[in-house]
Amino acid sequence: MGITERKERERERRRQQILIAARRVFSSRGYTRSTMEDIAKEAELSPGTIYLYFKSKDELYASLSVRILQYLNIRLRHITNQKDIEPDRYIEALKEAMLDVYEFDPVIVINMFQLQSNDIVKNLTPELKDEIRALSQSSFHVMASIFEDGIRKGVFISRHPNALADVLWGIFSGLILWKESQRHIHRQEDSLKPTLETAFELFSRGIRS
Amino acid sequence: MGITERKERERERRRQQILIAARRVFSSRGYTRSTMEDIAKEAELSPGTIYLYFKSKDELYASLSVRILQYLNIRLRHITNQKDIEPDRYIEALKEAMLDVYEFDPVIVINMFQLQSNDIVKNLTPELKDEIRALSQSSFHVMASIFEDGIRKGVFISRHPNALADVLWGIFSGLILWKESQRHIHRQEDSLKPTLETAFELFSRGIRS
Amino acid sequence: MGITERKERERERRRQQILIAARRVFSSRGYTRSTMEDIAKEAELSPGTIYLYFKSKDELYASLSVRILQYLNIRLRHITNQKDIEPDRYIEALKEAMLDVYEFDPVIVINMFQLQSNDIVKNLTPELKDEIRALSQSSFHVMASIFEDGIRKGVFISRHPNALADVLWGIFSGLILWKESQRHIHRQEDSLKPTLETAFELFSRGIRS
Amino acid sequence: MGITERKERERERRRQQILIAARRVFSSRGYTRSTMEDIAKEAELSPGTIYLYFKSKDELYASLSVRILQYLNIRLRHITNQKDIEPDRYIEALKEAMLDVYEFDPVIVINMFQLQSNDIVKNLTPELKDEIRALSQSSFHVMASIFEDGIRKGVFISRHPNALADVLWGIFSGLILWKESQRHIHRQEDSLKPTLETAFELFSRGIRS
DNA sequence: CATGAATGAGCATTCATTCAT
DNA sequence: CATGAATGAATGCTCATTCAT
Repeated sequence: MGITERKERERERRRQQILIAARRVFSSRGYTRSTMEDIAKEAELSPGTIYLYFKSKDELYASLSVRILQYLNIRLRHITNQKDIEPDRYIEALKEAMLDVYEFDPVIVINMFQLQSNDIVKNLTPELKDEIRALSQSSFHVMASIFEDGIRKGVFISRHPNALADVLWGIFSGLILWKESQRHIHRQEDSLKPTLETAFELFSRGIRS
Repeated sequence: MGITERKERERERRRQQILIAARRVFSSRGYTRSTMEDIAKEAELSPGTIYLYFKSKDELYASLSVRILQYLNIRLRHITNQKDIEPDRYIEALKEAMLDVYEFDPVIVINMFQLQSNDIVKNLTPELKDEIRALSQSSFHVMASIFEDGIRKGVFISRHPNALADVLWGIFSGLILWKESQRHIHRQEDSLKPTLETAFELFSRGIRS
Repeated sequence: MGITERKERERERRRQQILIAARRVFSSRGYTRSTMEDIAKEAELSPGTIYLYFKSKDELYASLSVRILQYLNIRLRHITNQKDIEPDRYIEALKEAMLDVYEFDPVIVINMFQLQSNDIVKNLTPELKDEIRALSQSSFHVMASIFEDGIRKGVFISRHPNALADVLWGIFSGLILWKESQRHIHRQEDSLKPTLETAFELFSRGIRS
Repeated sequence: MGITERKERERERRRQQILIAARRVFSSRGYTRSTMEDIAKEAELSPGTIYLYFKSKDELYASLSVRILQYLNIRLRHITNQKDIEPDRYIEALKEAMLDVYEFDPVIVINMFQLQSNDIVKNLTPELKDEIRALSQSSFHVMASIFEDGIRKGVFISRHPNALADVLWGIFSGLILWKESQRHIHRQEDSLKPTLETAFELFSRGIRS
C-alpha cells in the first residue's frame, strides 16, 4: 500500500467521520438550525477542518444524499442484472430495493428528498450537482428500462416508461415525505412500511396489462 | 353592518393583501431568501404592520397553506355531497379535485408540501398548527370515507381506507415535489398533468377489486 | 420645514455620528484591526444600524475621505475665484489650502492617501467610486489650470500643467505619508508644517521661469 | 567552506526562493488577499516551511522592503563615493539612483511605501524593525549629507539638510504612490518616469541658491 | 529540516422582530 | 392602527499559525 493510498484512505475516513456527525446534527435540528460549529463539535473537530473536506454547508448537506443515491443505484442495477425474471416480479424487486434504501438510512433519505425539492441544490458546485444529477438519472433510467421491458413483453400496460418511472418515484418520495410530515403535524409515528406495501400492491395491480 | 364588523372586514382585507404579497415574494425567492422587508415592500406596507396581522415569518408562510387546504376541503366535501355516484367515479372526481387544487395555485401547493415536510411547522402557534392539522385531517377523512364506501360496496379492494388515502396523498404530494425538483436539478420543465393522469389511472386500476 | 426634510436632516446627523465614530476607531486601530462592532460601540449604536447608512466597511472607510476631498475642492475653487492674482501668489495659496486641508483633519487625510494607494477602492460601489474620482479629478484640474495660467503668462516654466499638478500632489501626499511613517518607525513626532513649508518654497522657486 | 557555511548558504537560498514567491503573490493580489498558502504554493513549499524562515506574514512582507532599501543604500553610498563632483551634479545622481531603485522592482517599491505608511510595521520583531529603521536612516543621512555639502559650498540654498531630504523623499514616495493610486481610481496607466523627471527638475531648480 | 493537516479565534453581514412616535 | 428606524443575536467561512510525524 503506497503512501498516497494510505493518505487517501485516511482522508476518506475523515470525510466519513464528518458525514456521520453531520447526519446526526442535521437530523436532530434540521438544516437551517444546524450550525457548522454544531457539526464540528459533534465530529470532535474544529470548524475549519470541515472546510478542508467540504466546500460549504450546502455541499456537506448534499453530500449526505450522494451515498444514498449510490446505494440505490447499486441496488437497482442489481435487479436488472437478474436475467430472465418475469417483468411482473420486477415490481416486487423494486419495492424491496426502495424499502432497503429507506431502511439503510431513513433520516438521510428524508433529507435527500427535502434537498431535492429545495433550492439548496442550485448553489452546489457543478461537480457535486452533476454527480447528483447523474446518479439520479441513472436510477431513473433503470426503472424506466424495467418498465419498458415489461411493456414490450406485454405484461405491463402500454404507457410511456418515463411516466411510469415518474409515478413510482413520486409514490416513493411522496410517501416518505408525507409520513415524515405526519410526525411533525400529528406527532404520530406511523411506520412507513405497511403504507408502502399497499402502495406497491396498488401500483403492481394497476400497471399490469 | 356594525362598526365592529366593518373593522373586521377591513382587517381581513389587509390580511389578504399581505398574503398575496407574501405569495409573490416566497414563490420568486423561496422561503429562506425572502425577507420580511421584501414582503412589506411588495404589500406596500411597513414591516411592522405585517406583525400586526401575522405573528412571525413562519406563521405568514404557513398561512399561505391554510387557504389551499381550505380550498381542498371544500372541493373534497363537494365530491361526497354528490349522492349516488358509483365509487368508481369517485377516483376520477378525486383526481379532478387535486388537479384543481394544484392549478388553483401551484406555487403555494408546492410550498405547502415543502412546509409540511419541514420543521417550520414545529414552531407555529398552537392555534395555527391546530388549524392546519384539522384541515389536513378533514381532507384525509373525506378521502378515507370515499374509499371506505367503495370497499363496502365491493368496488374497491379491501384494504385499510387510511392506507389507501395515504397512498393517494403520497402520490399527489410526491409527484408535485418530484416534478418541482426536476426543475432544480435538470432544469427541465415537465408538465405535471400527464404524469398525474397516468398515476391516477394506475391507482384507479389498482384499487378496483 | 417639511417632514421629509426633517427626516433627511436626522438621517444626515446619524451619518455624521457614525463617521465621527469610524474616524476615531480607524485612526486608533487602523483599517484592518477595526471591527464594525468597535465602530458601533463607539457610535453607541448597534452594528446593524451602521449598515442602514453605509453599505459595507469599505464604504464607510472611503466615505471618510469624501468629506476631505469636498473640503479640498471648495478650498481650491476659492483660489481660482480670486481674480487678478499674480500667478506667483497662487503657489502660496495652494500651500495654504493644502495645509488647511491637512489641519482640518490630519487623521483622515492620512487615511485618504492610504486608501487611494490601496485596493479597497476597487470594491466600492460605482457611485462612491465615481464620487471620489470626480472630486479627485476636480481638484486636480483646478491645480492644473492654475499652472496653465501661470505658464501662459510666462511666470512659470513651460511644462505640461498636468505634470506640475502631479508633482505638487505627489509632494503633498508623499510628505504626509512619509511623516506618518516616521511616527511608526522612529516614534518621532515631527510636525509636518515646516517640511511642507520648505517643500513649497523649493517648488515655488523651481517652477518660476 | 565549512559545513556550517554551506548550510547557511542553503538557508539563504531558501529565503530568497520564498521572497521571490512572496513578491509575485503580493504584487498580484495585494497584501490582505494574499494567503500564506498562496505563497507556499508559489514557492513550491509547504506553509509550515515558510515559518522556518520568516516569523510571520508581516515579517515576510516587510522583508521584501529590506532588499530594496539595501539596494537604495548601496546606490546612494555609491554617489557619495564619487569625490569632487560638483554638488549640482548630485541631484542628477540622486534622481538616477531613485529611478534605478524604482525600476529595479516597481512592485516592491510600491509595497514598501505602502508598508511604511501602514501599521503593519508596528508589529514586526524589533530586529526587523531596527533593520528597516537603520537602512532607512542610512539612506536618509546620505541624502542629508549631500545637501549639507552643497549648502556649505554655497551651491544650495541654506535650509536644514534634513528638511531637504524629507522633501526629496516625500516627492519620490509620494509620486510613486500617487501614480499607483491613479491606476486604481482612474484605471489610467501613466508612466512614472516623466513626472519624476519634472519633479527632479523643479527640485533641482528650487534648491539652487 | 520539511510537511500539511488541523486549528480556532475572529468578523462582516443579515434580518426577524420590536417599539417609540 | 401604522410606521420604519433600530436592534443585536446569530453564523458561515477564512486563514495565520502550530505541531505531530
